Amino acid sequence: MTAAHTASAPDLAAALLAWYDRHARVLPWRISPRDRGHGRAPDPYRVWLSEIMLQQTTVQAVKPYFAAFTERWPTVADLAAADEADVMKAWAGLGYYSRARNLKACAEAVVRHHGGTFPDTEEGLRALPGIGPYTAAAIAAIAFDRPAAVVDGNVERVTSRLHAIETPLPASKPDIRSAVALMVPHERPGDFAQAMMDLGASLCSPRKPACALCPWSAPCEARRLGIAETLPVKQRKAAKPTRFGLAFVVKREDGAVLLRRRPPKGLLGGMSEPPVSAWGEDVDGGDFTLLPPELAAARLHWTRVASDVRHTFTHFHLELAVWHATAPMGLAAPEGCWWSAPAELGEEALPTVMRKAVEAGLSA
DNA sequence: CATTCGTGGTC
DNA sequence: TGACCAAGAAT
Repeated sequence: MTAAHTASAPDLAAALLAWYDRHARVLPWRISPRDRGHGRAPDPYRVWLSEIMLQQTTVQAVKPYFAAFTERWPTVADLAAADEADVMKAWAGLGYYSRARNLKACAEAVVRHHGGTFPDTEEGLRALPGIGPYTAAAIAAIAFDRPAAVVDGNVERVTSRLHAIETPLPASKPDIRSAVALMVPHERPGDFAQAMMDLGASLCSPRKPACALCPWSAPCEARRLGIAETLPVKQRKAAKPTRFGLAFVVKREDGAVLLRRRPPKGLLGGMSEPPVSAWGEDVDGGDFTLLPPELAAARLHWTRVASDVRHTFTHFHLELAVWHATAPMGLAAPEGCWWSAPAELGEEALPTVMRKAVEAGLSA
């Protein structure tokens, strides 16, 4: 029997909720605990939208995107009726672009199969595109106040420490989920879920946890053992290889830039880009045999930009040699490409790495 | 269970 | 600079 078990689940939940009442973060998609106590209910659409955006993404990065999306598409019906290309453009820069495609598909499913109202159970939510175990539980708890076990990275860390779970992730996930399920209160389960995540995001941080300020300082087994900073245990990830490629930035005399669309699935799926070569670990940035054939036909005068574009993805580094050329007004956009005028360029669905490449090419 | 999928901040 | 990390899902 560990020390954490000496505190009853209701006592743990009560202590955390009392802390949350005083220290809850103020967030655009959140109903603060005081307001919620006065009957204000969260909008499931906004809860869902925020949860999708927050998958593996920081609050700071999400805020401007959440504001833009809710301004432009105030309801799930508005989003369902939107053009997918516009959604991809609005998502550009946020990363994990399959989320944007699934976002649109989910909105359509809610309108078509659920009358424009989100399901209020984990099972119903889980069946929708882009909604996995975490997000289904989070929406059920936060939007519908259902006693779901909400387990994200924060909760994994907090719970691993509370019970001093030394089994490495992800093998410890079942134990963590069970421990959380035992603590979820029937009163205010939505606030409890958000409180767990706030605790992990503020006090129970990965490094240098502020145990002195923590509402669970007394029952925390890892703190008692002096191993809080070492938990949770995770396997080290493999080193990232470096891949190389060429980017070809063509600027027309009026400033328009030649773009094309990436394939719908895979890396940066469905997003826009300047023509680029295939990438590989043995690609030479000066190898013009990699110039896409539709561009080779244009017979342009190419100049290499002084510095390469460097970018790091989840599992590899990329170094792009950037080549620049100026095209006459009469040059037609090759098959599958289009000219993007300067006024439109800022709104194109350019991922960050491709925006870097375009900027490098235009600065030449 | 392991891999693929972005980006920006932090130490 | 490199490695880790952030309200994970899909395959």
